[in-house]
Amino acid sequence: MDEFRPLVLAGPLPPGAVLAETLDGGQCFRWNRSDDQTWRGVSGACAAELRETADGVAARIRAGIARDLQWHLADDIDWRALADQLPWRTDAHLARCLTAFPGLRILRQPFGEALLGFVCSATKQVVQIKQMAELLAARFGRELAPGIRALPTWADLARVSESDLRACKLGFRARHVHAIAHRLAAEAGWLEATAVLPYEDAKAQLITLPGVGAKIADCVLLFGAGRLEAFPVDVWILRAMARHYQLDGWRAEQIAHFGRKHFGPLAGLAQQYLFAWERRQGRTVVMST
DNA sequence: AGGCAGGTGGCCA
DNA sequence: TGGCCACCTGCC
Repeated sequence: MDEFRPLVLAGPLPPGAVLAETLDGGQCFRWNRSDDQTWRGVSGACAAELRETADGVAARIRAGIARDLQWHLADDIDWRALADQLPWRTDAHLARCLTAFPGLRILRQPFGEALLGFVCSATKQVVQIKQMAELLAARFGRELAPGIRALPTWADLARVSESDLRACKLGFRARHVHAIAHRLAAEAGWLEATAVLPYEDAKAQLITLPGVGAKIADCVLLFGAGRLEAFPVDVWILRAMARHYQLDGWRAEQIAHFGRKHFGPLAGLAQQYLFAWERRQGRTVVMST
């Protein structure tokens, strides 16, 4: 096992609340705080530790996987410049969100891991999804370092019984994961081929998987394939659009259409800002009651 | 203590 | 099409 070595990131990764929202805001499920300034996370075969310092954010990783971490953190993209391309000049609420979470990023995840994570996400809160991911990794994932395991691949999952999946707190999602694993095992290359299809085609393909509807397909494409035009509509976004865009009573599909038109080719990034804002409001309401 | 949760799919008018 | 409900289970 290689030593852990310090690494300073190329791009500015804003510490504090924005970092927390980026790593633990529900776009991926395997980053956890180990203390006030330190985060530990796993993405693919990349295990890393991030530390908030006076100068910004530094990372500790095994030698040789710096590029993997930079890829996961999407460190080659200027996220502030991207956010600046959103229509905040004519959208006061969006402008407020951008100010509240400057430098928010969409992390890159392996396509298959995003699929697993978001199939597990149906009607679950982030803490519970993270528990499922942790159990799946602990029981069925490859060991990357002592005590650190990757998520199981879909090939790994094809060898796991549905009841063993239920034992990882998946509930009715276990049936979906089980069925998807067997379908992917029967159709070699399907996942890889789907990941590189044009957005609409990829989404149409993903929706044919059991337990995958429009929302989860959009999450998989946004977080697992970098399709920033994907605009996942969940209950939070439904609430946000009703509240701030006077779209009360609109159905999810209508909201998705509105979102892609209104926010444009970076709608998925806008979605992450709206989502972050709404979550913060939600927490505040809970705390004050 | 019990309702509810980053949805989906199937069934009924 | 559109609305309604079951599906699992463990946190807040």
